Amino acid sequence: MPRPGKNSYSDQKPPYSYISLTAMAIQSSSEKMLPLSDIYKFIMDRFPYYRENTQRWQNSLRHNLSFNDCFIKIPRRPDQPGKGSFWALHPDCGDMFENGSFLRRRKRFKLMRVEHSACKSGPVLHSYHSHHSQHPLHQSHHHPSKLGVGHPEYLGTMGRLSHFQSYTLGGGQSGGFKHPFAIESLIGRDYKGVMASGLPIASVMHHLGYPVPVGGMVNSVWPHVGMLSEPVSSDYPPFSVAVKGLYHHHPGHQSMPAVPVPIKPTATLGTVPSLTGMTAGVTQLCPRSASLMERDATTLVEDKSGSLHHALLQS
DNA sequence: TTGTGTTTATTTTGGG
DNA sequence: CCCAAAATAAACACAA
Repeated sequence: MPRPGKNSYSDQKPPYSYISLTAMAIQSSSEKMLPLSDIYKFIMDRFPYYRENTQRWQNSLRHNLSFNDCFIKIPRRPDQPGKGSFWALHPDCGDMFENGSFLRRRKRFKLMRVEHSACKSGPVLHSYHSHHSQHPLHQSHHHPSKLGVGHPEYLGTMGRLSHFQSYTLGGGQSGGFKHPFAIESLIGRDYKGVMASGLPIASVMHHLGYPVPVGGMVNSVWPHVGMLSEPVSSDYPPFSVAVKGLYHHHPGHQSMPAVPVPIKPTATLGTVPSLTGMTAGVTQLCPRSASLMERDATTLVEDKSGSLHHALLQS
């Protein structure tokens, strides 16, 4: 190594944006969700660069979590210790780094927010599917915050993991792990509604008793996932595929997965007794979504402030 | 009080 | 060079 003193790039800024770092951290977890503190930890463990100026970058990181719709917050179950919520990736954010750059996304992933009070006048919603009934908002209080922010933003189609694959070590999960959400195919379109509930698909499925593909859900597609910088004394090493955190078996009984059931603040439940499976679960979380779920592709979403909205991904 | 979250404003930077 | 994405700052609300 033609590098004398400093044995590595360790003190240089990693070629990842906060968004990619965060996504990386989240994806590395078996549940696909992490509390803020663990995201910090993940980053610090792997990137020495971030062991300094913590105040600065952590503030930025938090800003990113709140600001970017690709991150969703999932409340802890009351019986789970710790502060703050869990953070997960929005199911529809797909592969945000298809372009091959972890520094910049092609386009931002933003959800269209519908103004509660003024949406009736049919805001122009480019969606990949026409209609979507305007539900009169009810009950839930709304926050003025992010409403009306109609950024032209990306997405709609699931990213395909293209590029990342190359970072994965051949062996391991031969199946080639795409995106955790690829699993959507396993449950059909209902996933959208489910996702709207804020639950990571893996968790939902596990929770509902669906078999969660081991290996598939575990591996990471990120270069640094599963790799600690500490032990490796140097450079950005080639990637290592330390698949960790095996998915705990689901020997039937195992009550709750280590997954918190999102209890939406606004979800004054709608006691719909007969729905089954996913639908039922979602229904409990957000009554209104149940009916909408039936409708084709309307993406139901909840905004960062907790209220539920129909949301369409702009393109 | 600290750790979390949100939000607004401003500046920097990656890429076309 | 231009634009949008990302980074940085900072004010402020909130809960444990």
